[in-house]
Amino acid sequence: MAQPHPFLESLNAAQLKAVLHAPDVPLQILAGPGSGKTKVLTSRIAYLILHHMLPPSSICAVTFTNKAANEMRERLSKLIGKQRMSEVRMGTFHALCALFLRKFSKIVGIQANFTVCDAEESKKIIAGLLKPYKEFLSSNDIFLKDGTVLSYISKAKSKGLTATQFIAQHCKTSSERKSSEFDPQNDIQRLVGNIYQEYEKSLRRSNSLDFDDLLLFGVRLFTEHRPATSWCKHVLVDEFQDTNVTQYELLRAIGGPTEGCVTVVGDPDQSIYGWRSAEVGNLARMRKDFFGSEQIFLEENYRSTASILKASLAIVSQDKTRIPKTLLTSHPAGTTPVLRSFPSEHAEANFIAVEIKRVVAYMGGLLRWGDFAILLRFSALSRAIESALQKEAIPSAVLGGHKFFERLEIKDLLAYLQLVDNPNFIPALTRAINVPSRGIGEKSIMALIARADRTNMAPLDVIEQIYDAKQPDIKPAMKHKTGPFVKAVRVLRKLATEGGSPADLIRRLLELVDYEEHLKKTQPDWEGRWENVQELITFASEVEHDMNLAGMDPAQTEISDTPLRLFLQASMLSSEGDTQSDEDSKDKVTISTCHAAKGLEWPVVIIPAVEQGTFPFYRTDDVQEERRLLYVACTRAQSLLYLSYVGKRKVGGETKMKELSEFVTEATKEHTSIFTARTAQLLPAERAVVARVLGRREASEVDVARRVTEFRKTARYLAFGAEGEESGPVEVAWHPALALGGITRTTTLVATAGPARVLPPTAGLAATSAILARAGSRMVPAPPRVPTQVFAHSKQNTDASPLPPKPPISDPISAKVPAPPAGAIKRRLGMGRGTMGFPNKRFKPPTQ
DNA sequence: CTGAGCCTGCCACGC
DNA sequence: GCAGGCTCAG
Repeated sequence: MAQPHPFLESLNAAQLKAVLHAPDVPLQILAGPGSGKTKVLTSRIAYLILHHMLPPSSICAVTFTNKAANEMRERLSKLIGKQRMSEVRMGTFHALCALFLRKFSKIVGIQANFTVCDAEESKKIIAGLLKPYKEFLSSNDIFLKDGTVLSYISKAKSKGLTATQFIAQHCKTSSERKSSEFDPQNDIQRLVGNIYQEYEKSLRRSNSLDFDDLLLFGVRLFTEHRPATSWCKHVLVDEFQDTNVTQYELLRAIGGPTEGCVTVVGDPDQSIYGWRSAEVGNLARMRKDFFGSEQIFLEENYRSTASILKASLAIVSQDKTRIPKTLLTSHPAGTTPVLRSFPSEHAEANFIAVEIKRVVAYMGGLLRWGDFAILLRFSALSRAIESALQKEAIPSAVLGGHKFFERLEIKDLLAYLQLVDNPNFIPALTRAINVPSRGIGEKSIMALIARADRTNMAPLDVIEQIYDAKQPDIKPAMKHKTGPFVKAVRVLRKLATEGGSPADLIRRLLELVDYEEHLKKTQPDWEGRWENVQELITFASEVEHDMNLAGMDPAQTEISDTPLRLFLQASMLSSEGDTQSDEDSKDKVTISTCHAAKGLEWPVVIIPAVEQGTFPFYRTDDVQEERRLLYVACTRAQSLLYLSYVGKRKVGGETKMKELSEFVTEATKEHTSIFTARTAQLLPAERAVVARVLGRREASEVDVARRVTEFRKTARYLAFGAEGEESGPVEVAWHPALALGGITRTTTLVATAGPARVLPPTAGLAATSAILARAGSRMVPAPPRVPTQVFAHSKQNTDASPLPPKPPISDPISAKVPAPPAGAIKRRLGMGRGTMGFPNKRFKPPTQ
């Protein structure tokens, strides 16, 4: 058959079925990791437009993150062109709601210039509301943190509960209460309920919506107001397993009127957001609510090698409550995933850094820094790793760490602009009024807000009137103090109403308040912060650019959508990842949380801290979700996968003993050979598989040889093995015999040959060198470069007491087993031939 | 009201 | 191992 749509030709049977599936039969695509779900989604959208002739603007595609939306835009524009792509309504649930709430604000009783309140501001509002109760709480020995209260409220909102409903559902009525005695459980719930109520009032007072409100008001708008949804002829939702109740209601509200033209994509195995009220049950619920729903399974994985897939499945399938699902691949087995243990997080980090260097060298140009990702359970784990990478001069970028838009300097500037757009937004007022410091403290601000409440004015208007001497009973000092602030706001507002670009507004603001000077005065690290300010200007000009691209039709451009407002909204609804330009992150090792890695892939993935207490996280309430999280992390890897854990880790200033995660021990009990302690030798055959899986050209032997030689020269390496036997850095215990090679206890010791060999502490110098000689090895001092702190023992070098021998670390499973007896060690040391396969070639130390 | 300096408590995920 | 909160002096 002549194919009018060539893009269909690259799809497999299941993918094609999903793309061609009748538009008006509700569809669930259950797509395992790497099964090409984005390809299917974009192809289906393209098919709806090109074959079924739906106007692009009648299609609504919802993603979970801006990053996912951007990727979809990119791919879609290749299929249908930039113009049509830009007309498709695509974005996160939050952005979609915000767009229509601006347009139809009156319908739900808000003003079009509402400000999105972020979590930090919400927290501050809660803190203020909680203050009056503090004494009461502490007198009853209760510690209620603002963050806790906020998360209660957010959970209630995610389920669509109003404050009144929350109280009705969680609290006893007065008649149900047997006595007036303090009833902790009940009374705390009631307190939270009350604060919820006050919090809502406070948000409305500030003409503001928090993230949950965007969804809730969206549901109200879309269910109550037909014109808000009549444009929509087909809804597609990505990552459906991570939607919460309110988001499900949104799907019903927008998708309901389309009479079944609904497509969702999800994978229960990748549901990792239960903690923020995601409901996997939405998949089952949809099948009931959308009559005649059909399911299509995508089970062919195109991303990973067979051995990575096998290990990942072995982990996730230990969840006995899971619905069994398969995942197939046509890729070769490839290199067996590596599982390693280390004495400390420093040793672990050091291994990671050196191993990355080694892999890059041995791949001879096939892989670069940008092909590596280190995926962490939480971002605080990155500390040791970042410094180890830095020490090895490996460029890295943290993804989803401290959010760009949560930085102090960014929030300061945004506060001014928010205020210009929305004079009622109190969080911005309290922040901006004292930047730079103007001597207007908490007391004055409270009085000001009270005055605004009394006179039913916007707080900013009150301040302006104070400056204009239109408010009664004001001390002259106050008028004086508000001067520069009011002047700045007025200049900006004038500029904004004249249609000044957000970037210009920021530049002007910097001048008006002399912000650079303020940073220098108040921040010791002002230089970096000033760079962030510049980056904000860049972001602002990119938003303008995007808007121009969007080429909105006249009917949808409203007076309310000022450039400033669109910029502010983009700032509030975007995450750091969106601001990182491609070139910026291209050749850097990515450090990311496992959560933020969802939907992404890298040739090499390294997962440190696979330990009890971290995986699963010690205070989780869903162990299975933690397991799935590890599964998600593992399945990000295309060619090489590393897991590691340590014996002890410093967490929050406290050193804790650690052991391997139950997820791995359980999986390896059943599947004994899914992991190996030996890092790959990266021989030509392995390189070929890597190249094939990635669809890249293999590096030439010459390039490999050149880079390996270079690597040996520059790496701070202690080679214990025979030449050509390097199979990854392993940490080696310091031993008196090492003095032979001029090695002090502060030297980083990294052996390159196979599993670690432990020198018997009783062996004398002569015996040790004999052993090494027999193995064809020699000891060499690591080149004295940076005074190193990396080695775990380095801290003890001032300690006069002899070092305890370290346990062998080659066996990933039985790290707790005590060091083997001398005989066993001898056998390990007497490697030379046989099991270890070391040829008895003479080792040449790296020349310098 | 500000700013220095101490101290506590934090350790997740993101729109 | 650091950030933000708190206290206290100016």
